[in-house]
Amino acid sequence: MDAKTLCLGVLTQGDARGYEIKKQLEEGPLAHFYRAGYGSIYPALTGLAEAGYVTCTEMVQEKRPGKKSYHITDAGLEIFRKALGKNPNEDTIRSEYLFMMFFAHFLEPGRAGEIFEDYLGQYRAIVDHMCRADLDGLAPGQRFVHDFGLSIYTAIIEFMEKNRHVMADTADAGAAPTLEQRAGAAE
Amino acid sequence: MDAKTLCLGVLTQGDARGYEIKKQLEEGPLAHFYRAGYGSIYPALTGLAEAGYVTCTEMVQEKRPGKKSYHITDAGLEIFRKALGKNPNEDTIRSEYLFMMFFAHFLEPGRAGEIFEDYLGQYRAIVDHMCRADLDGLAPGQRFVHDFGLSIYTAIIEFMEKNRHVMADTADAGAAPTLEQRAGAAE
DNA sequence: ATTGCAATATGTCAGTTCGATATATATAAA
DNA sequence: TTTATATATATCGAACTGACATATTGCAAT
Repeated sequence: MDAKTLCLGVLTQGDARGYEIKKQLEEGPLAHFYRAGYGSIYPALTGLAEAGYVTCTEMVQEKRPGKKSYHITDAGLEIFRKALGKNPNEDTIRSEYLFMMFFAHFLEPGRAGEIFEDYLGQYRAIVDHMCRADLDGLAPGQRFVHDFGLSIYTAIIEFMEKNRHVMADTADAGAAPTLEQRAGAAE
Repeated sequence: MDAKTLCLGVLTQGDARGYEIKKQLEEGPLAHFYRAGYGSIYPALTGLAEAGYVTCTEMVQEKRPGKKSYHITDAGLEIFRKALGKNPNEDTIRSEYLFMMFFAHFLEPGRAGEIFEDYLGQYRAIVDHMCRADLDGLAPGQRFVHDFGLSIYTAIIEFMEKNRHVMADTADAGAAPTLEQRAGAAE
C-alpha cells in the first residue's frame, strides 16, 4: 500500500488538499492505523495528477505555491478499486515505548516508570479523542475500524493499569502508592 | 530508533549473527512490536563494527561470505544505554487490513468477509505462538512486553468474533451461518 | 495597535528503510 | 535422488521519514 493509494482512498471521501489529507490521517477515523508525512503525500498527489487519476484546481498566488484542491477522477476510482483487490500485507507495529520497556533493566532508576506513565497517558488521550468522534454517516466498515481501535486501545489501558506495578521500579518503591495503585490493590 | 540501536539491543541478549537477529525480531518476545529487514540489519552491523561498538568473528569460507558472529563491546553497551535515554517516539501502526475494511463498500461482494477471516486467522496464529513461548529467565520488562502483546492480541480476537457480522456482507447474507456465527448469535 | 503564537499550507531533501532479488550450503522429506 | 525448506550474507532501486524552509491567516494577550 503506497502513498498514492492512501491519497486516493481519502479523496473518495471528498475533495481535499494535501494538508487536509494529512490531518485526516491524524485525526479522522483512519488515524492510528495508517500515517504518511508531507514528503509522501505531496509527491503522491503530483504523480496522481500527472497520471490523470486526480484533477487539481489551483488558486494561483504570487510569491508562493497556490492552494491546490484535488478531486478523484473515474480513472482514479478504477485503480483505487484495483489496488483494493490485492492481498493486504501483514500489520506492522513499531513501538519504541515497548522496546524501551523490554530493556528496562538498562534504564536509569525511575525512568521505566516515567516512560510507562507517559505511554499510558498517550493512549488515554487517544481513547478520549475517539469517544468524542462523530460516527454519523460512517459506512459499516468505517464504523468497524473505529470500534476496533476504541476496543483495542481500551484493552491497552486496562492491561497497563493492572500491570503498573511491574514497571514501577526501585525509584518508586518507597514512594506512596498513587490513587490508581491503591484502587488496583483493592480488587 | 534506528536499526543500529535495534541490533545493539538484541546483542545485549547474547552474541548473534545478522540472520539470527532477524529471526529474533520475528519469533522472539520483541516480535510484532518491532521489525527490520536484511537491508537494514546487515549495513547496521557493518557500521557498528567499523565504529567499534561490536566485534565481529568471521569463519572464513571460500567462494562466499563467511559466517559472522557479532559481540557487543563496552563502548557499544554505553551508546545503547545512551540511546535508551532519549524520549521514545509515538507508536506507529500500519494496517492494510483495516484500511481495506475501512473501504469495504468499494470491495467486491464477499471479499470483505474473506479479508476479515484471513485477518482473524493471523491473530489467532500469533496468540497461539505466544502462548507456547518459554518465559523462563525473562526480565520483568520483557515479561511485561510479552504479556502486553498477548493481552492486546487476545482483545483483537474477541472484538472480531463479536463483530464478525458487520464485515460479513451481502455475498454471505443468504448463506447458512457458520458454527461460529451461530455460537455468537446464541450469546 | 502590535506582538507573539498557533494553525494553515506547500514543498524539498538527505538519510533510512523496505521489498525483492541473487547466491550458496545443509538438512530433512518424498 | 530429487525436492523443498531452513540457514546465511549481501545488494539495490524505489519508497518513505523526519526535519527543515517558507509564507499567510487568525486570534489572543499585552
